[in-house]
Amino acid sequence: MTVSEANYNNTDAIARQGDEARGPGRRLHGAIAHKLGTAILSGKYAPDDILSGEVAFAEELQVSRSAYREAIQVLSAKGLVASRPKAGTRVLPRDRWNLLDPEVLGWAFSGEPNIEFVRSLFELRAIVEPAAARLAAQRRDKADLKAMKDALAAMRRHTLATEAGRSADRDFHKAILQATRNDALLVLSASIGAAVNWTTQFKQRARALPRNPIPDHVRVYDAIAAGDAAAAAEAMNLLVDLALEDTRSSMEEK
Amino acid sequence: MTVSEANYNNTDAIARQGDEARGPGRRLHGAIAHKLGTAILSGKYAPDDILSGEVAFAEELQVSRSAYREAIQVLSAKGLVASRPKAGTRVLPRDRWNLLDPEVLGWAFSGEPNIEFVRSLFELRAIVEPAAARLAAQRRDKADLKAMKDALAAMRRHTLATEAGRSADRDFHKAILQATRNDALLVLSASIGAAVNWTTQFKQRARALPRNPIPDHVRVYDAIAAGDAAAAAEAMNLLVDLALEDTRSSMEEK
DNA sequence: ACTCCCTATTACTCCGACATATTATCCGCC
DNA sequence: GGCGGATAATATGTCGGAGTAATAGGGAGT
Repeated sequence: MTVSEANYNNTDAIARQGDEARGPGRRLHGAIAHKLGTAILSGKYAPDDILSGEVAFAEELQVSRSAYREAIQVLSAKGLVASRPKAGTRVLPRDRWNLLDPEVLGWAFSGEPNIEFVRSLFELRAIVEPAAARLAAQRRDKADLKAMKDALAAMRRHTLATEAGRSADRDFHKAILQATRNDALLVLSASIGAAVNWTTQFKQRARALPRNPIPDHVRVYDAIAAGDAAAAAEAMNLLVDLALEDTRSSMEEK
Repeated sequence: MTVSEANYNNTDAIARQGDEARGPGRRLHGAIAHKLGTAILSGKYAPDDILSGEVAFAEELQVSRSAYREAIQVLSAKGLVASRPKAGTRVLPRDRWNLLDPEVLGWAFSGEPNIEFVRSLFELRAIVEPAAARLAAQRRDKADLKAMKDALAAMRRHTLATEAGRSADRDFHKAILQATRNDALLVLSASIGAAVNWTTQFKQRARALPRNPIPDHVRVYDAIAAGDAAAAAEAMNLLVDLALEDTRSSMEEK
């Protein structure tokens, strides 16, 4: 078998194993990173564990060392692992993980999400989003309000059972954060949005939508449109509380 | 010149250019990532710009394509760039950047930091840290209090002019976030800690320490130790406000 | 028991070739 | 003349192997 024939035959091995390993537009090293990332997040590799050497592991995965190394660089950039010559590649302690990275968050939710971690995320939402709504009420302009209104309309049209509906939900929250004129808050939107998306899917999985989420969102919108900072914060606080309640009950029932 | 002789001669080219490009423990691809990362954060490459091709750019930097590619994977993992076959590697829009990543934060502050962005970060601190202090006051145990006390003592000993002192400052804030028993908040500690560190250095650079930060910190500690949630939040709020004031004035004077 | 050095192991870097995906072009067709 | 699908060009993606540098961990020496 010549080199040319050997090339890329191995991609099949990765492509067919598991859920979303490899598709068009998804690179091989990305698939490896996904595979290892979920393995680490799920606890298959515990902190301080040492991964097998490059050559051995790459061979086991049936990919070249380049692809494997690039995947490790990705994990390293997200704080999941660190590698040094002679010492090997070891999984870092959990507090070094960049859990707010959208991709890492996705890996965390691709298995059975830790219920304690979900609680943490909602607690963070309960801190950040009401404050963001307060700022948004003070700083929003017409374009911001239009974006929120459009997102609300789309939510009504599609419901949270569809991907389009969940996307509209994210857009609504993102529009609020955008109205705060705060880059740091906006970045959290990507993370929180991803988390909301995962937990929303969880709610749907467990049982039919138990409660219409539209009124909560409308209350927030109205307060922001009216420029009432205190009411906006209060309304958003309620929204997050209700969402947490729904998620908690659906996870416990399961 | 044989292959062996050619290898690694090129590292000198990177090693000697600039401040913290390459040292022991710092890998080549890390240096490249640092270089490109700061270039992007400083605006040298604007969003939607397309970087020169791998071969050309790698040659320009005098590194191999592998090292360059691994650097790009890092940047890609942090949401700064994305590359597709034939289309090239392009800088992503700013709202895709993972600005809360500690490394990205460092790149943002390695040049002239955008004053608007600094304001955003302090606004985020003003939202998160008082809430964290409130939770910490409710959930802290003896070990948490000891960690805070030790950090305070170290701050007193070294002052913020030294790296040891700034490290103690970070430890203090980290201990508070740790006491919240919230993983998501804890992750922010790395980001916020980095931000605090950079801005503190800025304050020092501009002029001698204008104000003794210890009393502010002690107030926070006392409230947390007493389990007084409201007072803890209030004290932390004040601390962040004062820090912002110091930073703002020192940046404007400069 | 402690420090220093030395060696073996491991990641790091380089190289050159080939595969693949996407874009741009061009041609034929309507 | 405009439009759609084959086609070619090009940059990224993947591969395998060879050589280099850094460091952990043990061994020699004090």
